[in-house]
Amino acid sequence: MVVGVLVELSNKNVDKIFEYCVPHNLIDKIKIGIRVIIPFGKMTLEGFVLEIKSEKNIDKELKYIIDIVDEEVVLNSELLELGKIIKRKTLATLIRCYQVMLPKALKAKRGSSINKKFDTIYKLNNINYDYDKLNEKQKSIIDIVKNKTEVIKKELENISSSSLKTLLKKNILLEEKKEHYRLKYSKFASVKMQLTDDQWKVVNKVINNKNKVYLLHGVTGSGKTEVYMEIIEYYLSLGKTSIVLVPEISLTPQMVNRFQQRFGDNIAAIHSALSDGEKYDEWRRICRGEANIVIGARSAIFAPLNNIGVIIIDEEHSDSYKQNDPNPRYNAKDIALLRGEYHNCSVILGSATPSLETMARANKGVYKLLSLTNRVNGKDLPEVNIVDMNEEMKRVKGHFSNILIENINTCLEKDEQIIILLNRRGYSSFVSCKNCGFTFKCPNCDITLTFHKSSNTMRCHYCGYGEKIYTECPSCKENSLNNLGVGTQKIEEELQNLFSKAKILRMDYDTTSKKGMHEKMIKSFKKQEYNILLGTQMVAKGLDFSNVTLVGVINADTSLNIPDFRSSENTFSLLSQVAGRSGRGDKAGKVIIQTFNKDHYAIEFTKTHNYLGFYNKEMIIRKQLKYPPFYYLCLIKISGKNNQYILNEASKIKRSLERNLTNTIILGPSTASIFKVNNIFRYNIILKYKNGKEIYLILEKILEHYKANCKLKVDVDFNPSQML
DNA sequence: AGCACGCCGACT
DNA sequence: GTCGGCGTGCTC
Repeated sequence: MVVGVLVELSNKNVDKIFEYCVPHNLIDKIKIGIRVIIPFGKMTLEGFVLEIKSEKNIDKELKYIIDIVDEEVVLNSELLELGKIIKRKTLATLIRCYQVMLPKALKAKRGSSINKKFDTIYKLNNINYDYDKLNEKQKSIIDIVKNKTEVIKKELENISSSSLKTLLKKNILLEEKKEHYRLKYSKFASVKMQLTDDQWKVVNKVINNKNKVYLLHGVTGSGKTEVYMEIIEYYLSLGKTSIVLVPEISLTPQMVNRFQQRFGDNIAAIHSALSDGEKYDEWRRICRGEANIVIGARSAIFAPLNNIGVIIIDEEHSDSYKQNDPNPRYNAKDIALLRGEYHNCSVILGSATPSLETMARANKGVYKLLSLTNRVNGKDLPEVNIVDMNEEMKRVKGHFSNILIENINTCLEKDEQIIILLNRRGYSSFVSCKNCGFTFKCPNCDITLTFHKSSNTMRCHYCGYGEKIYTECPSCKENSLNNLGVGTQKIEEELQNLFSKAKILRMDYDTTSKKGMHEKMIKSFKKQEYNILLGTQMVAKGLDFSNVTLVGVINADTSLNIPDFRSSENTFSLLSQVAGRSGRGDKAGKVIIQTFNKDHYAIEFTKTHNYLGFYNKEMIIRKQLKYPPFYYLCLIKISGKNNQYILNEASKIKRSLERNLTNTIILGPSTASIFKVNNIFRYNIILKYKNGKEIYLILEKILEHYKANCKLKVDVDFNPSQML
């Protein structure tokens, strides 16, 4: 027997199948999709069995497999096939495409130390014995085991370990090892909320019309989660499984609890707060069919479920579904569509502010559009007030406008809670006018220019355009240009000074990095142990506090000025989401947004909760500037230690692209936002295109050409979520 | 990833 | 003459 094995090394040179003989004692155990241990050169590695055949392909003597790693298949045929598609779409090595599907503990890798955990349990043996001849302690042990069929060692040892030994000796009790999972779910609970007519309509449309892709556009507070759960329950009743993807940031224990309260231990939750061992256990519960509903962040899209009935992607606009850094740079939404096709099941993309790409497809009829336009509490969306900080800065010193201060005071008096968002998305610095809010944009790309201290210039990270920095604002002629950036700590101080009696909870990367802190904070804010929740993006999404009646946004502009063509979309979406945290209970909510760009459409449309207005306006701009959803983008990242060499090679790559591509706009090479990291210089080339066929061909050639070159790295990111 | 091979400069 | 730099290529 000969098997084709993919080795664990992620290197283009070994991104192919190697053949091995199987020793006789392992022949029965070999299956496609298990891991094996193989000799490779002088190394001993793990690899995946991808092929089984009787004849070898090459003349050379083959080496023998050393051992198998898995008794059970870790990658089933669906996932093996899916990995090949991901490789084609991302140009990553095949091994990386498989590794990304598995929990860390299972990645083909030497010395993985995570194991199954066992309890020793005791069972009654089926032999005859005289109960009355036993002593009291022995009797009580038997009584316990009788009633429970199996009992954990510790429990019986607490009664009497010597009696336990005697019972074992007499063969009355049997000892057995039983695997136990690290996480515990309560066995069953079914907490159901009454759905509104609107919600029922959506549920019925989905379950009566299988195997479609839906966009569920529902305003904040419209009860999308309840709709998901109802649909999941329907498929559960048909014996089908479900995947729910949620952005990591909103995958709070509260969210998981909601699902658990409804579906008990039918769910498996996969998120970053789990240890590697816990993730491994959840993964195996899924494999064994012990969990039918998987709820998790991006990578949960690879859950090894069979017979999927529905795949739900909540907050579908979130860029967290795109994996940016380690290859493969995949998008969980694309994977959802592929798996949906394979399982012939429905895919639901849900959001209050759908991405332009998704809405455009819904408008074209590629996806079916479903809408929820009302909040479940029957209340209106909160009133949004825009504060012009250009005016306000003349009156106040700090970061808080008088209007916001007044409203916070009113709220505090009524004992209602407040969320303050400090918008700090990405923190690359840009130059803006303190007086009029003017910012510099690239004349070619409409992208905010990024400030480079070292050269005292402002540069565009798309095309490389640059200009010397000004001191005088070209718009208002004041000498008031400065570069922006405020921290949460500073705002917290200011807030505390303004409202000395208020209890403020600061939630940002620093205060939540410790395990469990995020959950703890949310819980204590919910219990109203604090008056004000102050934080970055993480306070904006998915949180449901019924006593919050005021949301304040300190600096709406920060995200507007990120050098990314999606900055308007991201800003509109962020502001709409955070506005949606206000007035979710029975009291009306209010939102106050401070900005230097009160006339910017991303801010104006937030005022009226007008998603479609924003969408239409933004689509016109995207069309003019040839951005998605009208064009696809591909980001080619070229990096290395020798700046001159890298720039030369980047230019060569560009010329080769120009020679080989038609109907493609090629930008760059331009310096990446973070141009130099650890003495590695980075350049970007951006492609805009409508048909990717020829792009894949030439990029494969380019990657092949540089695969053995250790002086320079070429990375490709199709449909990048961020252009930095 | 590791390791061998091979082709040039600076030493005992 | 030889030791060792690391660029290139191979691993079933």
